Amino acid sequence: MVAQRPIADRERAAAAPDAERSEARRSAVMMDVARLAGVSHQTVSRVLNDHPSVRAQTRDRVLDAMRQLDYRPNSAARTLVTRKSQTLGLVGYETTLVGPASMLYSIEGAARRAGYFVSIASVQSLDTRSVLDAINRLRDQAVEGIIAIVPQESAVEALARVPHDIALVGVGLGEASDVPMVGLDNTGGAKLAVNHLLDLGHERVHHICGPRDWPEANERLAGWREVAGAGTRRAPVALSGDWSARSGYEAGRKLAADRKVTAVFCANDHMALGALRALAEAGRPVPGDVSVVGFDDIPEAPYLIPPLTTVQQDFGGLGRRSLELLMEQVGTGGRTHRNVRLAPHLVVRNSTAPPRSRS
Amino acid sequence: MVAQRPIADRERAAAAPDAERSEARRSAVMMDVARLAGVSHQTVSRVLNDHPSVRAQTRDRVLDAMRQLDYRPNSAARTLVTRKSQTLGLVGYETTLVGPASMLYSIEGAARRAGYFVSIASVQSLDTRSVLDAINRLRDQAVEGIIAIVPQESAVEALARVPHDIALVGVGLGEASDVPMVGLDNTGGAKLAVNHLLDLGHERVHHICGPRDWPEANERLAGWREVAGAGTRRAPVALSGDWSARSGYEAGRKLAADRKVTAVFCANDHMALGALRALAEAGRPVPGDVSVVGFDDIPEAPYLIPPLTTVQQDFGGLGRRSLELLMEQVGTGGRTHRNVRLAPHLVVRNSTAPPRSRS
DNA sequence: ACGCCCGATGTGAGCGTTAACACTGGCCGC
DNA sequence: GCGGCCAGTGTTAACGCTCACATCGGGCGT
Repeated sequence: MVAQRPIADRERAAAAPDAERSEARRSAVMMDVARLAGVSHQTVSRVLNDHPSVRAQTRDRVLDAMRQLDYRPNSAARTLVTRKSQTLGLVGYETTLVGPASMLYSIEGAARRAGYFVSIASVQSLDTRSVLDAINRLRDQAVEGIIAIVPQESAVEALARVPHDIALVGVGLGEASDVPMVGLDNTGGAKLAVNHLLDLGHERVHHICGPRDWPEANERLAGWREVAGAGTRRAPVALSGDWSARSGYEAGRKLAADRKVTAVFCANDHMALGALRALAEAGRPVPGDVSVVGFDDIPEAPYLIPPLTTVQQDFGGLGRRSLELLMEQVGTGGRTHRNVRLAPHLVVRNSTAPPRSRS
Repeated sequence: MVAQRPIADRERAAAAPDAERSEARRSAVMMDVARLAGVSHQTVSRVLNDHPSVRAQTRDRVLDAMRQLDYRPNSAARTLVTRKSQTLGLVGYETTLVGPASMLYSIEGAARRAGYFVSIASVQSLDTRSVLDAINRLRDQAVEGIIAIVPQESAVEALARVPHDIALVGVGLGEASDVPMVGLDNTGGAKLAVNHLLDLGHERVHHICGPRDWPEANERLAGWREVAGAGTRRAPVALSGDWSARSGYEAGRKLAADRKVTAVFCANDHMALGALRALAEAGRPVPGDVSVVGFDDIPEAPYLIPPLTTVQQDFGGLGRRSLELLMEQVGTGGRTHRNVRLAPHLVVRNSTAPPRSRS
């Protein structure tokens, strides 16, 4: 095996019969194309960049030469001189939550359409240090802008510390910072959910909330509290979860044990899923006995038992909007101090119904 | 020594001793660091690349200057001259399936540890053309290698057409190609699931399979058929799904209508989730009346109703292994003709039990 | 017909880095 | 004591591209 290596190597480097080089064939560069087309390298460059003043005939000759040589512009050389890498950075949290994943794809798609590449830097935890490290990695690659999907308070701090001369957009991070942000109207979404339950006739709406250091969880909590505790009503104490089905299950068990509970708003679908199971185990039929509303509208939501009423987030739209916001900054060179909030949308399925006791 | 800095300075910008020039301040380059440290730019380069022959004292001076100027090496310039971009490409399918998402993160993490960046190119559909386009986009960025997570037959064809001088690894694409592959032992995993059901005493094990143009679906189908139809047994006809909960639900309804059905193996957890709901609706308790096994072990699996017995895939491991395989190629410059199969693992929960009729 | 301007093209100079080689001294061996 | 070597450093030339400017015909106004 070890003795084989040199041979294989020699094969690669073996003298090419047809021409000069003893090295492996270098891929064609602009000069090669120019030579073949009988023009100067600069004309090739012009063709490449759609410069207007190139005769159609010349352009065709050049294009043809490019095709013949399978020419690929060297992006490093171009970046070196133009100081534009045509690359955007994406900081993502290592999670299998559907939101981040689908935003990633929609961002990449939108970036591609805008002529940009996207490079990723993931972080395992959302502490300030890790996020800053990830951003630095991206900066080392000379990205022209960064979208950060790091929806935790500590990460927001990190973003605030990023030098202002670099384009940056945060997604789902609340508003407590001067970094441009894109996010869902979580408070409004929560109200949608709670009002739906209230409209059905429920007296008290319980809540299983997400981690308190996630701005989105807090916003949903606030929205719930505002409506569930309005007028003469008093909002019950919120149960805390961590977005996981497990935590929803545990909170659900507590809720199931209380016969007075008739309505639950969960801060995300995964927790709702767990709650649904806890309720089923406790012999409390949904929606007959207890109504449940989730948040996110994961693809499985329509197929849970029962199909889940939930607040839909348009992750694709979130991704696209964040890219737009970033491109504005890249275009103007300055930070856009603007926050974008997308409107949520309630999807009513079968996990909600009027309370049994009344009407 | 030249008379102070005037000459060099005048070249860079008009007088202005120290204040802001009309232009934005250019970020420091190697030459600036060299000047400040009183050495040549080459010495700075040596420090940067840990070249041994630099006096410790000199190195410290240089390092200090770098820090003072917040110097960041220009990666484009480095790439231009070394012909190494330190970047890997990832072709991913726009899906929210957990598998791809978690592999993405594990690949990025492993790449980072190996000193590489990762750039992504997503495809909306897995036809040959789209995949080839995505690969070309990556090639335009001069990536040093590509990992493709495009688990569909047509995509496999596309990979086979990629020039052999570019490092490439496919994930979850079966074996029908000469491209190095990493994947789970799907056939073995299916056998694990079916044997588990058989061992419990079930006579016939039904199957809801994934799309037939996905190699992984076929492998699972083959594994099921081999065991479920062994000996005197005859395997039932497989119902076809498309990985979605919806398709699982529909197949589940058909199965639920047949009282003789006692055991179902679903090609993934999402379809199992749908099947679970269909069974529940039809009043066929799981596992009392029907046993169900899934595949993947999604995070929600333990919280379904009932908790799902399933075949676990180690997505993180898959990602890491594919990176290793790619790095081997990048290291040696040749394709590694080697396929890696990871062993699956059965996780028994509460969706499986012996059939009611016997024992 | 003359100068002018403009469309079409070529020339030269960088962009910031690494590679290859040249140049210092000081220390070694004999 | 002198050639040689080696650690430590500087000098110069790429790398492949774009930008600014130079060049060169020819149509056009007067």
